[in-house]
Amino acid sequence: MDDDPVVQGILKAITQKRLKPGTKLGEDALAQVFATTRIHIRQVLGHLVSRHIVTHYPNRGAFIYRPSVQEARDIFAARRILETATLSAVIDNLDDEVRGRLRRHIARETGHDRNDRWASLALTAEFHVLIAELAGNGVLLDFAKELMLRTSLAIATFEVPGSPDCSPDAHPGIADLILAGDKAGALAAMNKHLDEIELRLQLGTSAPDPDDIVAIFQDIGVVPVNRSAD
Amino acid sequence: MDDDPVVQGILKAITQKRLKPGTKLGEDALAQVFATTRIHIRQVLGHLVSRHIVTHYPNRGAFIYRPSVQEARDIFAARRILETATLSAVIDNLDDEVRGRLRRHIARETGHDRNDRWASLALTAEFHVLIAELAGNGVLLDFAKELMLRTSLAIATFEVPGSPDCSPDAHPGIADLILAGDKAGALAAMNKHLDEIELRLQLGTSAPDPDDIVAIFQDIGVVPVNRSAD
DNA sequence: AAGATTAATATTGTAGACTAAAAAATGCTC
DNA sequence: GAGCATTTTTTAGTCTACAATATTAATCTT
Repeated sequence: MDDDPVVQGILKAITQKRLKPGTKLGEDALAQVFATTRIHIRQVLGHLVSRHIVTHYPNRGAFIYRPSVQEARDIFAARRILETATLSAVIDNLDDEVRGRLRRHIARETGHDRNDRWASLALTAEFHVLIAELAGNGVLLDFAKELMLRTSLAIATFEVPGSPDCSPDAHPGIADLILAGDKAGALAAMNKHLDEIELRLQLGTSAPDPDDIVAIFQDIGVVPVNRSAD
Repeated sequence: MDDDPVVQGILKAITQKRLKPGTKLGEDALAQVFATTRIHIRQVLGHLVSRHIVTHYPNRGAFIYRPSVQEARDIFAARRILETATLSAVIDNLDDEVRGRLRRHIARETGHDRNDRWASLALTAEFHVLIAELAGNGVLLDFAKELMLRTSLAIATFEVPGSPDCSPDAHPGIADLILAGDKAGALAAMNKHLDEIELRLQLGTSAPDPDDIVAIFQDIGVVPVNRSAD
């Protein structure tokens, strides 16, 4: 199910922030887009619901999940725990293959076209998944993948509009510390990196309600006008 | 979906080891047992597949998942990481409500009928879930629940037959250390507890293949005989 | 003209029937 | 009687049609 092209397409669109939280995933629409049947789409949506990527409202349909403020905080807390653990394991198990894969990823990340925002988003997420992969624990890898997706949803929900994306310079620094075997330094750098990402979000305020467009526009200074004054 | 009675029934049966890994979950059979439709059962099975509790073989059906040796080890490694973290958080956030819930659980666990093996199994699993619950992180709680279920599958797959279940005395000891605010002691006790559980399993050998009954019987000393010698 | 009520439309949910595939059972051959 | 092929039966997968619900549009009332 995870290698299903429809699932992969939706997940990729989420990590690249093409699909935003609250977006409706109509069954017929998806079936047409991916040239498949409604039954298939239904199975895919069920799978994504089970993975906390999509919410389902009975008789209304499936929507990209919108985390609450509390949940966003929980996701970052969980990431700190898991990523320090996996990072620690990676440094303990450093060998040539691990080093190679890490260096190759960093090369891709630094060498790619910075203007391609979508490729950037995918690559930065891949770095964190790679750490979990190199730790060699399949269970933790699954958790890490889920957390990365839910992080994407949290960021898309709470990021201040126009703020820059995840700083692209943090990953090479962390990778260097890993390759140097500096566990304490790498862990500190990773925690700082996660702090930076979380601090960019507006987690102090309550989650904006997607349906309440009045509140959204009020937030950016637009006030409803009396049209009779035109 | 998680509060669906069919899902709960199957999960409960797994934690109580009534449903063993490899058991076939026929659609029609389940529909009859739970007095529901095949469509409903199909959704439930899809959900359980997404949660790594059930495997699905195309055109053959759904079966209770049977973890590999490696996966069993990964599950325990993941539990050590997650449970030390949640336990740590619980001790940091000790208040009267937390203390009360912990004491109440221990009272239930020590006071129940020891002869009711099924209730025992459910209660010991509940202890670990309770720790995650008291940590106050919903994401980690979900992970913990999944890990407990997968642990049940690992134990059911690899436990040496006839070995005693999870020692019932460990939980009160850990609870006492938590209530005393002794973080280092509690963490050590929890790790020791997890070690004991894992060591009870036969993870040194390869996963027994359910279909290969010859190997199973060879393991317990039965050798195929030449019937012509009768 | 604004609001409420009702009708129309679209979308999701479900049931039944049908197709396809695998397991079991039977019968056949040696 | 053992091994193999074939048929039968069972079980999963899919398609079509219909029912239920929500959303949108239209109409009516105040």
